[in-house]
Amino acid sequence: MRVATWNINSINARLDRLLAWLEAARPDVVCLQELKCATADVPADALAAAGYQIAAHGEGRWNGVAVLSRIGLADVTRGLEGQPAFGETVEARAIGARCGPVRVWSVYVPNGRDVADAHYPYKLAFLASLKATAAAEAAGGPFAVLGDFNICPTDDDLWDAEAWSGTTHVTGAERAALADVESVGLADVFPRALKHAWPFTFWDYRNLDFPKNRGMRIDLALANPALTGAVADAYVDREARKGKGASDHAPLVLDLDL
DNA sequence: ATGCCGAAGTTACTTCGA
Repeated sequence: MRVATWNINSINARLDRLLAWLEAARPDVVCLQELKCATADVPADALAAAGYQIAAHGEGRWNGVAVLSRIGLADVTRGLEGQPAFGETVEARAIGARCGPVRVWSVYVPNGRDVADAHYPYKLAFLASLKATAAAEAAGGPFAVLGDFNICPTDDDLWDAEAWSGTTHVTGAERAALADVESVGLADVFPRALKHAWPFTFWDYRNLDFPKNRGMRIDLALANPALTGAVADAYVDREARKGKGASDHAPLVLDLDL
């Protein structure tokens, strides 16, 4: 089976792209982030016509996560156990579901903005609640947390570590929080790059970053042994980042012997 | 060629992203 994660950067603005990619790649399960619409506004009918059920947790202008499946969709959970609020709002950043033999969470970890900004400790608190949720589910059958973590696990995971030193996405505290999530028994499934030396998953729209391969590997699949043991292939589909109307993220795809 | 940012809410400009 094929499981993917993709920060779609608006599911409605990107609907034609998404449908074309589903048709071409035929994933069984897709974790989506940055829907940028309310739950009621997801294009469920168009996805159903393409053979996919959707469980969405939307919010409006920002955030929003979903799980698409063509192999069944059950036990949907919206939000993490103990997920912190920002201000008054518990944002739409996590949704869990069971799809056939796998249990997945689709997560959109807060950006953090700046280490001096209130969004930075919020990001770390979100990761702590993610650890608690993952700990409760990691034992047993195939399980993974997939999504946009907004963290480069190592300095190799961004195009210019020196230029980004001291900024969010690369701090020791963020990397330690990510390692803490993994400590419950999850491993970072490292994908193949289809071109260039490293499998970046995000390239900013600005400054020709994609053509110049100024990217970051921030979209991750953290999987338990029952899932990592079934990985036949993993890659970043950078073809989906090309051309007019692309998301600024590319899908991370896992092929599993399940 | 991969090509100089884009989405959404609101209505010409603002906020956000990494």
